[in-house]
Amino acid sequence: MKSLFQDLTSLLVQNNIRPSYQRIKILEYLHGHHIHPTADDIFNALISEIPTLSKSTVYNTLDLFISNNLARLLSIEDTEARYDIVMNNHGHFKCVSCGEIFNFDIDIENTVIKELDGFSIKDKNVYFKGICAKCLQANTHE
Amino acid sequence: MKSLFQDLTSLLVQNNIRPSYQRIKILEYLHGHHIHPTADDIFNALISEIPTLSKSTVYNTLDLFISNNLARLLSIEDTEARYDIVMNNHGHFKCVSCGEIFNFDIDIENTVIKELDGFSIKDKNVYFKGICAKCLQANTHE
DNA sequence: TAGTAAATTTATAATAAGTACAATGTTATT
DNA sequence: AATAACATTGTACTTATTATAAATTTACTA
Ligand SMILES: [Mn+2]
Ligand SMILES: [Mn+2]
Ligand SMILES: [Zn+2]
Ligand SMILES: [Zn+2]
Repeated sequence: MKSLFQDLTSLLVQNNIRPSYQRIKILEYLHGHHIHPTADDIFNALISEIPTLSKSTVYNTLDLFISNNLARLLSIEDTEARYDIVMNNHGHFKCVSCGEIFNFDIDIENTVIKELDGFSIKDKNVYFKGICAKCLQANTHE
Repeated sequence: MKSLFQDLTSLLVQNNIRPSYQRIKILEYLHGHHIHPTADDIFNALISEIPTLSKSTVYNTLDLFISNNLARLLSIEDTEARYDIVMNNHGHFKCVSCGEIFNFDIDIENTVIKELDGFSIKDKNVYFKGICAKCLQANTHE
């Protein structure tokens, strides 16, 4: 019986990425926290367990994961980069009140855009913004 | 017969925005250049005509336009904010080779997302990335 | 297994977009 | 004309990300 640590190690090796401790821990964090964290979130979550961890390593590792299609970058705001390990296509809703980013299903993969005929599409993102149900309710109780 | 300058002045007045020279010129630029410019693009385009122009004014004015729904912010990259005066819903494709941002029609307005039931959606963005037809052809000639 | 090369991590400095703020200039109101 | 409100400007500041080089770890080889 394999541990998660071992599974993630295999995943890295399969992608020709050396399974360093830092890389496995960052990957493990992304797998365990589908909250679309920032690089800073990841750094702060791991710094107690890896006291020597550098933010450069977090950025380098995330770039590495992205270029190997193990993670994707969300640019829902131009002020902060967020990362998502869930690679199947889905949309994102950011609540401007609480900041949480929600996932939702949307079929954009099979939509044909005739204006983009002859274009090579590598990445499709659907970003919504607004106020989530929880925050809407909280406001009515004011 | 009204001039464009007069039309844009009226548009600002209708939105309770004082039609200062700077504001009209920035609005005029956005109307004349549907290239999804950065704040810096706008500043550089206008600085010769308005030598005293400040980047603060460009940022302030763009924020003002956005909060009055006269323009929208595109966060297709987390590294640069881009602005669009075309307010009807449409998608954006960014060519990672030449950097151009193309518009395309997509009907996202009437799509019901059941996971977002009870959410207040204020803004919908569809961002694609890839390589445009022109750049693809240029590459084959290498 | 010692030595060397390659890869990775780390710390620090540099970059640059955007924001905050106070001073200056302009417009409207009395 | 005096005053208040509004808008613009320049400067300083913040902060996420990138660049760079040194230090560390790992892989490879004699
Ligand atoms: Mn997601
Ligand atoms: Mn557009
Ligand atoms: Zn919320
Ligand atoms: Zn192109």
